[in-house]
Amino acid sequence: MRYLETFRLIEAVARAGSIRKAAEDANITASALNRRIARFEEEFGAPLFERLSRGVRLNPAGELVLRHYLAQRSDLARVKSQVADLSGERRGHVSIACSQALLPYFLPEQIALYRREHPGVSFGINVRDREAAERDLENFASDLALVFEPVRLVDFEVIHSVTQAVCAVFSPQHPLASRDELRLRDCLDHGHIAPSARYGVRSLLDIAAKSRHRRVDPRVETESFELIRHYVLHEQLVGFQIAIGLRPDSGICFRSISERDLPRGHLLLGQMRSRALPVAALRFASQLATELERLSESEPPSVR
Amino acid sequence: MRYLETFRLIEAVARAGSIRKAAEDANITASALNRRIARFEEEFGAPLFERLSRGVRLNPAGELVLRHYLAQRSDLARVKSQVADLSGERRGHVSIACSQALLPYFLPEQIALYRREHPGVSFGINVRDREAAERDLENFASDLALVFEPVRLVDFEVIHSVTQAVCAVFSPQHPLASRDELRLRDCLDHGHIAPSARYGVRSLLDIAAKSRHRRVDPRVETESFELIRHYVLHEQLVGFQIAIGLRPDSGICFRSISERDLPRGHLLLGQMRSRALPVAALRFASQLATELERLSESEPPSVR
DNA sequence: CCCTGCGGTGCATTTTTCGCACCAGTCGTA
DNA sequence: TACGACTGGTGCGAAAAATGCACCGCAGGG
Repeated sequence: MRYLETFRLIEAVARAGSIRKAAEDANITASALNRRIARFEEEFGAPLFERLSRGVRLNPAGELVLRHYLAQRSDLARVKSQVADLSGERRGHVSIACSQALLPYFLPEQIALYRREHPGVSFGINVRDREAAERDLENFASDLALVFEPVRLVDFEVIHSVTQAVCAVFSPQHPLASRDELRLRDCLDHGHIAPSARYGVRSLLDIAAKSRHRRVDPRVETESFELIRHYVLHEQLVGFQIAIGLRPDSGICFRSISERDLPRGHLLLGQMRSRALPVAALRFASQLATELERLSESEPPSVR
Repeated sequence: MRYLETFRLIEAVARAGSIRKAAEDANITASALNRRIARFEEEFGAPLFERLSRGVRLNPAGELVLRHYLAQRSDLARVKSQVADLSGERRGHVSIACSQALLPYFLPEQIALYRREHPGVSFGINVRDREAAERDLENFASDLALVFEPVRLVDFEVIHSVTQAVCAVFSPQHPLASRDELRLRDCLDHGHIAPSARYGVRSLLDIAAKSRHRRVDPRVETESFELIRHYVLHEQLVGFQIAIGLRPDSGICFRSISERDLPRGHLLLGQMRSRALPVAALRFASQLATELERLSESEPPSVR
């Protein structure tokens, strides 16, 4: 939409931190861009940028305007998607910010399932830690977020919520593989590999350990749950991950940690608060909610 | 904002039902307007208007686009108001769709009270029956609605709710003026003047009467509650109105109808669902909520 | 000190938009 | 039936807006 060009350029300038850089990226001259912004500021009635000696930066008014633009853009996308829908095309795009645990099984299956019914709908999957996922929603960079134990929850509107047990993962040769019920102390007594503090799994572990005057003290710490799953096959360490990212077939052994020690965490499906989603995102969200519910019902009985 | 010009013109065309008429209103030639719309439709990817032999009319896609524009415009107003607010100007505008009963006392007092604190804030008061008030919210024509017994309540987000008794009004010479408790049958047995069916007061009366196998059968029927209040001084009829629009000083006599016969109705303060209000509207709404609450607490005890 | 990179400005040029004149179609009516 | 009064759509030259180029003043760093 051509009429949003000025906003696009303002966003580019805000990102680049400099009019000249943004102009170069946009293949126009700096003077043109400069004028455009000056005109907009005049019409709007207030400057959007602070002029610094080495560039420009959005002022609070500019932040508000940029935010307004992002909301506009996403709402326009929703309108287009609805129009396409009512002309029978059933096209659209869904972007999801999700935690790593959803990558191996759940999301691929769900997306494939959805696309079998609606081949015109394309998907974008953004892997994010829980804070970045929330930021993605706020910036309208993702339509949906599927996050384990999100932190702030301002502007995060919960669409559906299920609980997930934290599991210990290890190789079949690990001493714990023969154990029946797994207590937290069993895991902490063995050498372990853990995700870094940004992740919900680690945060739950830290809290539970602290209340028992223990510490999570990993031999290996990483951001990648995929690495955790593979590493335990090479060294006898205990890894941690939530149940939805684990299946019995993959050659590794896992068992949920007793809920007496470690409460189940929350896997939340959410969107930007009070935003109207495109039809495709809405339908996919409702499929996800159904499937999450089904999945949590089929689990072994536990505190929900 | 110049970049919204095309949307403004689309709205004008939709209202006028004809490109030429809209062009004349907008002081441009029809050809220019025609091209503008054609360009927009091409860029948007779908036509917005049905071409009829005597003009044009929005198609469903056009309806969606127009609605998007209204939402965008109101959000821009909110942004501007916030920017003005953070630069310390404390300006703004609040538009209210309200029932007639709020006109004589409540709203004037509330607006004056608010404007004493914020002289920069201007007001627009749109008198609407309950259906039109809801339509006003949906079209972003009013920020707030203060309505007695609204009907549909889709897209109507309730900010605050108080109950109101329906009162009978009559001249001090009327036989009922000496009565202590007023039953519905007393009113219906006398000649009465009533608002038309669009209004909440009438609808409550009709329902209560019907369940007692009686009928509201007014000698005079009107849309104007002001006329009702004045008419009862000229002929011995019983009028009806909710309590908030009545004060003891005005030379007419009123008494609430026994709640055994007529349940209290709901006076609702609301806004368009999941819309971000400008700061001024938000503050004024919160003042209204407080005052409505105070007012309903100071009333004689009754079912709430 | 000069050199580089920044935002801002005057002016000619290009792109976009607009106004005028006109066409084709439809509908009501004389 | 024919004609006038509408409608939306189009070709083309004029007006307006946006842009590119060359340049200015300024601040910071080697």
